[in-house]
Amino acid sequence: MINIKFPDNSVKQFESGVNSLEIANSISPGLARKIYASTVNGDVKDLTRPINEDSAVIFHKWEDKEAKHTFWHTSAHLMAAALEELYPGIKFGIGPAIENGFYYDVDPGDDVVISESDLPLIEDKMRELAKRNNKVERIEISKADALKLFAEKGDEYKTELISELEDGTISLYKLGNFTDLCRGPHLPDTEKIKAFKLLSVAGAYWKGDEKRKMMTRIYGISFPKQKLLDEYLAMLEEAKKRDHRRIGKELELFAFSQKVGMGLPLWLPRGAELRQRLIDFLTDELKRRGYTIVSTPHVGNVELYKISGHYEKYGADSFQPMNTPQEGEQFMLKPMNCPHHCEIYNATPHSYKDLPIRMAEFGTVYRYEQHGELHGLTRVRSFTQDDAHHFCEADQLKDEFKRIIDLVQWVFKSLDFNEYDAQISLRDASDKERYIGSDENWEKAQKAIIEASAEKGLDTIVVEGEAAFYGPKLDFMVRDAIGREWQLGTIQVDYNLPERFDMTYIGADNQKHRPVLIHRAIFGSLERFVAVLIENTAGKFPLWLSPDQVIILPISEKYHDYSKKVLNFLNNSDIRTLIDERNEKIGKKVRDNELKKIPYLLIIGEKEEKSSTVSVRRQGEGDIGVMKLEEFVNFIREEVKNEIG
RNA sequence: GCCGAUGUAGCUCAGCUGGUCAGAGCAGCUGAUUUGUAAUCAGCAGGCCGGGGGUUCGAAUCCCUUCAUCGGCUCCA
Repeated sequence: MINIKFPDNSVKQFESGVNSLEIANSISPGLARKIYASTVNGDVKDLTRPINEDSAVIFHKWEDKEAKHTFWHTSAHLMAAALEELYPGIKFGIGPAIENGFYYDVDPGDDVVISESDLPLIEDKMRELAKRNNKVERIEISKADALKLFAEKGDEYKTELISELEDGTISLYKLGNFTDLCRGPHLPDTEKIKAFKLLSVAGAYWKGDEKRKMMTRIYGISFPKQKLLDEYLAMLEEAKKRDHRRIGKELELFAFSQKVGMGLPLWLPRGAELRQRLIDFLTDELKRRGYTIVSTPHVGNVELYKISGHYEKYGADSFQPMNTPQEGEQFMLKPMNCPHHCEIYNATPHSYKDLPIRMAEFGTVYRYEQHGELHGLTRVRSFTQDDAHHFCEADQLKDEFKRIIDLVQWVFKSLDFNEYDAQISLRDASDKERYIGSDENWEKAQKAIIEASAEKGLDTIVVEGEAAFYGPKLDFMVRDAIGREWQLGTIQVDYNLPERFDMTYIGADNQKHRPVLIHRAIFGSLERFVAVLIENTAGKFPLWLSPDQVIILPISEKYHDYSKKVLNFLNNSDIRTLIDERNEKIGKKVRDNELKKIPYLLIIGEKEEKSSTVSVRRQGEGDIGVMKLEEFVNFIREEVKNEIG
């Protein structure tokens, strides 16, 4: 007999060799029906894996990511089984579960193309196989046998994978006639996979290596109930409506032109206004926080980027150098502002008393991104960074980091922007050669970042080996409407450029010292930030530009026209002038008292409320109430009167 | 750059296997209507069917090529 301990710390006894499914069944058949995997002593296992020793067992229902993971992994195998029947001779790469669903990388042979129009057929075959209620069997074999098995099948991908595994760790899973190399865990059978949809086909390099063969990746998702699938698909549809590319077009915020060139955004009047507001909003705050504003040209001599090292590393991927009438002289569109800012630093001598120097610029940069990479406003070839560089002493690093984190938090909070992840990227300690800068400095900087984040109450993920070669960093990431992750703000320590540009300051000891450089952006780029801002707020608020604040129009298609009418109404009312007057009058006071200059957010009636009213909320204070447009105008009038007396 | 798909009026799209196939709705314009929950009625205007080349008596429809876009991969200072 063995003891099985449950999450509530109760213990029950079972025969050795019992499996999780049997244990669950002994508690209640209802429970057994609802679980998809179990964690046994910390490892996620198949429900049918025998347990032979005293163990702690946790059952995973659909809500748990372990359950979904297992479910989708088995779904991937089901799809592979269907593919093997439909495409004889097809070879398989890897087929994991992902955050939402699963995929399988396959090689159907050189002359065979699987395209999206083939997906329904594959789904039919999957349905057919699922109905047969195939059991999923786990088989453990030796490395030699496994190699032999897949070599006979002629599957070079699997044999390559196996040859990298250690002997004794090899398990196969058999589903019907389909046997796959797999660590598991899996569902006991395919009966529970009731609803699935294959979503898309894409190319993917074998092992993610550009130089290796491109396989066909098929994405899908599955659920234990049709209703869940329907809801998921409906959610995807809704998400598509929030896509900033769609909203940007509909609301005439920005456009692209083939004639101007791909990836070069054109800001339409309304979008440009939004963009300018963001610049003004941030600039005001930067001045308050001890930044100086600088400005640098859009081109630079190629030599500049050779000194900075950017030319060597990124020159081939940039807009290529342009020649001038002067023989032998070449310029480049600036791919980053840093070298320019370094030269601003070097333009004047510095004492330790001047540090830290915080130099900010809304600098437009140009990068020749790969054709296939361009994506709306989130990945473009010309964009404006809200860039800044802090030059400081090593001991000031932590304090500067805290200041920057504080600024990021302030900006995001002010814009009602709550969902982001913060990631700290450290160097790979086992491969120190890859990085520039002394051991001591790296340790100091990494410690400073981690401590600063903790002290600012920032939840961070720490990832080793992701640091840039020139220093560790802290990035702020967000997801777009379709779930893709984008980097916005970034704070990076740099030991490289101060060396390359031979930057110095005179210390208290009257000796020359090397300053530390911190690169930093809050929005990342205005383009990307606007994109993410649109997608984050769309659906919640209508998008529009209020006199003094970003306002979001409702995304539900039905209301677009209505929103435009509201917009016109307000534009034609005297609100704009009123608020301008207000800001004019209290402008100086505001600055001194640090009063926030963020008046009103308008939310135009959402789906259910079929009304021509608007609900009004004041930023940071919540709802003020629902009112008609005329009332809203009067309300603002009163507010402004009270405020400016 | 790589794999797959798409490209028809400002927008969303219909035009199947080549021969009234240049269409619809919304937006726009003109006029009427003034009716409280975006969408009253009538009329008008809008497109070299992404660009180039080819097959054919004939192509939006088939083929090639190029550009752009979409979904991924790779990349991402």
